[in-house]
Amino acid sequence: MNSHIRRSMPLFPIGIVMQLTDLSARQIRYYEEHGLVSPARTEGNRRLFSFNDVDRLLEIKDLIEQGVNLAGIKQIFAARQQQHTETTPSVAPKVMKQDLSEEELRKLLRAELMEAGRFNRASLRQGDIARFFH
Amino acid sequence: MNSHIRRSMPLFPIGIVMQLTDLSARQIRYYEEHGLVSPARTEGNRRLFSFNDVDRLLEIKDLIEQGVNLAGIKQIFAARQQQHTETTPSVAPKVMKQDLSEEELRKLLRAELMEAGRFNRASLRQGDIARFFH
DNA sequence: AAAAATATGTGATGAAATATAACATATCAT
DNA sequence: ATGATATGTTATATTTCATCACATATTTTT
Repeated sequence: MNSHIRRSMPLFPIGIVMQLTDLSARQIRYYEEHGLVSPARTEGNRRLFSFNDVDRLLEIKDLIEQGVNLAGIKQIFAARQQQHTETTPSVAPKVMKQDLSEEELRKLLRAELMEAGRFNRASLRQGDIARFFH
Repeated sequence: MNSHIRRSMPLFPIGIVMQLTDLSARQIRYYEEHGLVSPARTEGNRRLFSFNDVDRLLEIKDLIEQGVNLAGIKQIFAARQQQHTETTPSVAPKVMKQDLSEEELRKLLRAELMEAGRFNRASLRQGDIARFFH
């Protein structure tokens, strides 16, 4: 299961994320400043958000609308994270992936897409990037 | 099935598409100039590509690598389009959607996401934008 | 109540990403 | 050899985004 690669691939500039989440740039940056999201950066220092990042922002927005303040949200995320590490059968504490450069991530995805695409593409049917973000 | 909405939502700036497809900006713009892709535009006239657009570009790249020239690709796409309309049981030739503004598209998606997210988000599990791009 | 902290808006300034256009060039077909 | 195709390269303008500083409304704390 490498869906987590697809989901953590930096894809969206802040402008799109604003529209997707209905949050202001100020808010998004502020949340980042407080460690609630950690978007990647381009070489030129522009933020690039992944699906996971956008997800996270939607959760933050939700919680804020329910009156939770940033400190609270931080705790909630921390708790979830902890529960995760507890629950997770840490079988192979080897070299957890995760430390792939954005470049590598994209190459990986592209490889996947190309490969998978051959079927449809060869037979001239419509291609399918989107399908792979299940 | 409104996956086509998700797939046709303008999301990516050209820089990301370049990395996703390994095409140069020049190439991408040239293909657009010849009607092989039609990315949306921001208010400020910047191109915004959808999953479908990226898919299309990957197909174009594939065909070009196989020696097909742009005229050929155009024909191939046209043929596919025609076959589609032939095959398609055009039951309801009513007001085919498709003519939604980008704004509306995003609002729709956001609505979907928010709604669907409530389940997981409420129980504090990880959200799920990516899942909706199946 | 006054002061401090939180969360966000707004504006200035600079840099990065992208747009268009023009010209160069390599490859291919005629 | 000539012309068309496809792409690279460079110049210039515009848009989008980054950071920072200051303003402000709301809570929280003292």
